Amino acid sequence: MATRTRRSQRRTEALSRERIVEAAVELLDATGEGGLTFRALTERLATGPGAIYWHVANKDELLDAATGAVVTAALATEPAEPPDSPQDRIRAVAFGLFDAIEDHPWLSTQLALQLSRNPWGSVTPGIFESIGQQVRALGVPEDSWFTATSALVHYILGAARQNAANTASARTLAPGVDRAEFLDAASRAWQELDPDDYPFIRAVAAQMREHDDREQFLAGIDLVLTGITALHLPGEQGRTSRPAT
Amino acid sequence: MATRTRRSQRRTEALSRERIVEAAVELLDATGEGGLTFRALTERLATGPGAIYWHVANKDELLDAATGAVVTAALATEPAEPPDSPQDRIRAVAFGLFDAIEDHPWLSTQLALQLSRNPWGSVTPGIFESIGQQVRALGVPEDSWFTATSALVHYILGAARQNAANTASARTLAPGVDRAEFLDAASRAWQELDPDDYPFIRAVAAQMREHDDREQFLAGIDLVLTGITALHLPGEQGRTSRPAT
DNA sequence: ACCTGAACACCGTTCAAGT
DNA sequence: ACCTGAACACCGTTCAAGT
Repeated sequence: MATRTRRSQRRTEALSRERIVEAAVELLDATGEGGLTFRALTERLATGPGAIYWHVANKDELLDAATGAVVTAALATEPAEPPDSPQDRIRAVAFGLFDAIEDHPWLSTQLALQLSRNPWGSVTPGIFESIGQQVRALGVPEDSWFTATSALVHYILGAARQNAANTASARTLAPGVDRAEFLDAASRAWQELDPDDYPFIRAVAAQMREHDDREQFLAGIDLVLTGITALHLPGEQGRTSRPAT
Repeated sequence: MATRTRRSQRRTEALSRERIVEAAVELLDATGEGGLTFRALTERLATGPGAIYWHVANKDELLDAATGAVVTAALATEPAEPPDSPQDRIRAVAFGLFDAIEDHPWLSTQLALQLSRNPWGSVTPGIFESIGQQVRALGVPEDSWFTATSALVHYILGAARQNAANTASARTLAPGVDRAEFLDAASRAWQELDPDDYPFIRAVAAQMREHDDREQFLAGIDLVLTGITALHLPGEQGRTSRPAT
């Protein structure tokens, strides 16, 4: 937590849209969704609200810009071991987003809001583009590009959101409690659901307790990749498989 | 728009949690996310805020209850032609949610928020349960239930949200503009993106203009179903196929 | 062109008081 | 037990005024 304490001292750098967005991200990371207010932002930047409105139209635009900055950084990060197939490149993009959403829990909500509010703004196309290019590289026929890319993107964002929510719930429940303890408690809670109404959830609860979340996430991606391969590339069934872990 | 105008006249029925949730849904449908305020709600119910707080803890709980009511109704609706395979039952549940989200655009945002805020509340388990039961009925091995169900649920909610966002954007852009005109305009906008940064989106833009959204949605579900079948039911490749439309 | 900061309209929530 | 409605703290946004 080595945040530079520039609290109420005079600002030295001139204000800029970049500085404002940077401060918004820091504030969101430190205090969550509810912590980003123009009051908190003006204090952190040592200005008045009018100064912020000179650079940014309103709060929604600021949130979109913060979301865009973090997603762009996540998509630009090079993976540790360079992927050498479209499948591996898709997995790399997916884990980049997965990690970004875990590091910035507010991101999953904002991505969902932006997909609803302004689906073809700037952030979502970036994600569709980087996945879609690999779908194309797989050799999927053109009239299936949209379906295949949508299936991948929606799975990635949905599963990453659910994972972040689990991590966040663990933290909120009790600061000392870690992820494993939380999943344990949650798993017990599901097993106490009415067996007549929730037979499936009860049955699946046991698995949840001991699952590895990154492995689970990867299994889902491979499931969708298998669907794409089987449906659109009938000759290459075996290509999706990875060495067993 | 034949809403009963009970505006400021004296309330006859006693207040109840049910009446409040019903009014909240009506208000959300009529005026959108921003339209649901305690002020508007008290006027519609001819009471004071304290009366509402007697039945409901706070606004988040009210939104969760409204979301739950609509989702429960959607899941309980019987499909027109009774499905006779797990695949068809999954498609029926998916279209129930698709239609509910299209009828209540605020629903997609609320589902996303609830998945982030309180992932194992009451609404999400209901959706997981109804999909999961059919995944089990497919014969998927138990250790893949969670992966397969997650992939389906995340695709369904993500694609339905995107569809609702397209419809909503069309309405917001201009009341007279319909979906087709909006997609046309959006498609043109994508084709003007920088070809170096967005080659895929540009290429896919043309398809978007003439796609049928329900067919597109179905294609994605079948893609995931194919993945489930190919990965977990190696003996039954052919079972997923439907008669060509 | 860029910034200041008081002021405005509106929001969720509380609570003493009523029935 | 259930409801009333004034009051509170806080929010996003505006705007006349300064430099």
